[in-house]
Amino acid sequence: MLYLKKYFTEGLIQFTILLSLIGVRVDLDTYLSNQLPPLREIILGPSSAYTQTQFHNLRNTLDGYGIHPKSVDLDQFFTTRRLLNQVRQLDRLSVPSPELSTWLVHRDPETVVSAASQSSPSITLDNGAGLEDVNNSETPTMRGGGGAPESTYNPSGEDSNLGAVAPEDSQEQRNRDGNDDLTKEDIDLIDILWRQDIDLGAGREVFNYSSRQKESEAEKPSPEEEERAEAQERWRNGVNLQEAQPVDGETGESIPEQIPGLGSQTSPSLQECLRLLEATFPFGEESPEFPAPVVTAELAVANEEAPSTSLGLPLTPLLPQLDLEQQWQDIMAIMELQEMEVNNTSENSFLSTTSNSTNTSGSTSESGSVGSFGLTNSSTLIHQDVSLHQASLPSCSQDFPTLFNPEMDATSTPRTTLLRMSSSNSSNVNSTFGATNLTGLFLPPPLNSTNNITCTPVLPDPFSTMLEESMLDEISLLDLAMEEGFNQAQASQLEDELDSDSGLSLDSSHSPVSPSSSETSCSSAASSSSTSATFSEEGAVGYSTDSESAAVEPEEGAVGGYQPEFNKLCRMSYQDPSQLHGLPQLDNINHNHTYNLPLSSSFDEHLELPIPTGKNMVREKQSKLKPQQDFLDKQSSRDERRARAMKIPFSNEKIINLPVEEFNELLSKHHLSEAQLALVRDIRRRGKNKMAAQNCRKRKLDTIINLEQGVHDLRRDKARLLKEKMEFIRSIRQMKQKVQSLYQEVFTQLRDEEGQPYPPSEYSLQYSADGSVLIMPRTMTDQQTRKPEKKQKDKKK
DNA sequence: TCAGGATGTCATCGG
DNA sequence: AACCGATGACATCCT
Repeated sequence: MLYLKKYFTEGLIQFTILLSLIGVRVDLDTYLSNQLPPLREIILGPSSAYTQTQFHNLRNTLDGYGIHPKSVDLDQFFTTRRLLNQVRQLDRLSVPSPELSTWLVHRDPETVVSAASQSSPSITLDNGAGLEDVNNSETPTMRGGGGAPESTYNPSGEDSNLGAVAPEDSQEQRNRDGNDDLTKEDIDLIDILWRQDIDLGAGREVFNYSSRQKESEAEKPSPEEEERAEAQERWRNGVNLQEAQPVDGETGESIPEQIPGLGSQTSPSLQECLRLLEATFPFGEESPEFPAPVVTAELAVANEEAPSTSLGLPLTPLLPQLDLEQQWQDIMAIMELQEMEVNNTSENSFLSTTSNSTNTSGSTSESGSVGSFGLTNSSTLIHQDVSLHQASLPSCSQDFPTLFNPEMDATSTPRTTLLRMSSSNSSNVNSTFGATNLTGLFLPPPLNSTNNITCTPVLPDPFSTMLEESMLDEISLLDLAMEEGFNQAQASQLEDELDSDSGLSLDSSHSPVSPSSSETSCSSAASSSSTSATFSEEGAVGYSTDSESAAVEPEEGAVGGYQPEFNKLCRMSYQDPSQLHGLPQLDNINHNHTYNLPLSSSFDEHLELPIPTGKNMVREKQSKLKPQQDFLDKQSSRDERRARAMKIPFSNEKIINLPVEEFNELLSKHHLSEAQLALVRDIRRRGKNKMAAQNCRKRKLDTIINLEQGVHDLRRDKARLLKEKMEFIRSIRQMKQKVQSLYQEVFTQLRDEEGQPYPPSEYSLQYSADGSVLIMPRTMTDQQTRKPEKKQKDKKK
């Protein structure tokens, strides 16, 4: 019976929304007002207590006193208006996911098969399987199509996959096309399968339709765009299907052994990390049209295209993924380890890895380079990246000796020894270029030793060692890079370039939980709620004037826009508990508290119940009542029951939401006893406080979410800076090598008056400020350089 | 039965 | 002073 009711309800809601989409006036009141109060909340929200209803505005515009709050006309008006407003909001790109979740009503059993849903990004608040979920969404495989998913990762298997996937795609298309023809039995069957999946940890929320999907459906783009959008949609569907759970397309059973893909809506950093994981720990996947996951085996450039182009729209970041921080840390550790490994084994590999970042910009570079961190397990990646690097960067690493200044080589024992030797030879290495502005950045080779001119090649490459240290001490090395001539302009420029990727990445200022985004989309929700004040029959209707709501906005900015999201989350909590499975904080939100449920009976009934004394409500609940009375009591809150018992002649919503003047006026109209007056005031106080508490909790939650998002963003920035630092170090090293080669070339060609070469131990090249190069005895250069150093030290002091 | 989360309620504070 | 919102603390309910 419950199933019947549920399906009827859901179907009704879908039909209603469909009618709203085509502009047909919807009459839900028959269903909303009487027998299915939960349905009302499904559509209108869990409780009007969660919405800051613009009560004053309502009265001003509609003469609320003329229409009883529980009037069917009023409900009809607001219901249709609200639905239409929500429909209109669907074409907003920045509609935050919690708001989208309102459209869970589209969640059909059919959508499971078709996977025609876009998971609400923000719902990915993380969860136990956060990493898997993320992985899922990035893997546009078509497991729902019915094909047996591959269990192993095949970097070079795109072609075969493409061929094998096509039928799956059509299969999926058929499934989607056939959704409308599903019978009740089909729905039940699908639901059963669904439940199995849900029991295995997948939530239904992932099957939500998205506004973008609707948008793509509604816009009817040109054939090419349509085809592309369709492909994107399929891709997204595949993503969502996976994100929900790995489901066998034929049986609908979960495939727990599969490692899902990464969500496209996740942050780039996560994506790249999970790409790394893909490369490191291969897993089966099939990608017919969007090779995003497969791209791991392709060039990094192509790797980026998948998320960006296939998504079509810049996805706003998700709500924080709670466990992802830990996963991120783990991934970073893996990256570091692997990168060190690569550095130790293949210099070219490292260079190619980092060079990708220079060739691409934004998140593409980031993901691309990071994606190739899994080189140890993907030779294909290595070669391709190497070729990429060779095409763009001069080779320099292996053929050329690497020279570092003492600071850089502090961990390199041979280098340190060598430098000490050079220093002992009455010439300071730094003094060689001490007078130049290249000091410190381009340190000359230890030419002072006659035998050391070409000795550097035998030295072990200290770079890898240094990189290891750099990984261990990021900040100090970053500072070191700065000290080595990395000017602020370059850094900022590079910063900007790398920041350009935040369009698709998590940006704290544009996060879904950030004030900006939530304001844009939620303000609409707030405005809609302000005009479509939904009267909760319980009476917990928020009221506020427009000025009040306007005053709330800055506060939203301060706390992260809690107000709109509050509505959304709370609405979600009463729509379908199953959709909250992916949201750990809200997993248990589906309680059946009846406080906010509408009154099913008017006060005219005057049920003669004993006056509850507040503390004995539980006993009162358990007291023997007539079934009808029991039902009514279950439908109403305590205060409603109290009000009924005390024969309060007006509704609780009026008691709670009327302005104080009108509330007093209302009290004066009716001659109430002291007990009644006390009860009315208590009801008002409790009702207001209930809403306040809900707001407060929502604000807390949003604050936590924002903080988590901030932490996530900071981690992402840290990873990005670390990568930048490595690039800088690499470029510095290249420049050093160039300078060294030029220095040696010039120096060896110099001849004195007798035609003899200058001994490097006695002479060195000195760069002057005007750009000329002089050859000077080292004793002189030492004297010259020591003085400026002292002066600089004095200046520093 | 217990734990944990959601929610309601009270007391209190500050605007 | 009254009103109201915010919030900590506690109780209750539910899963």
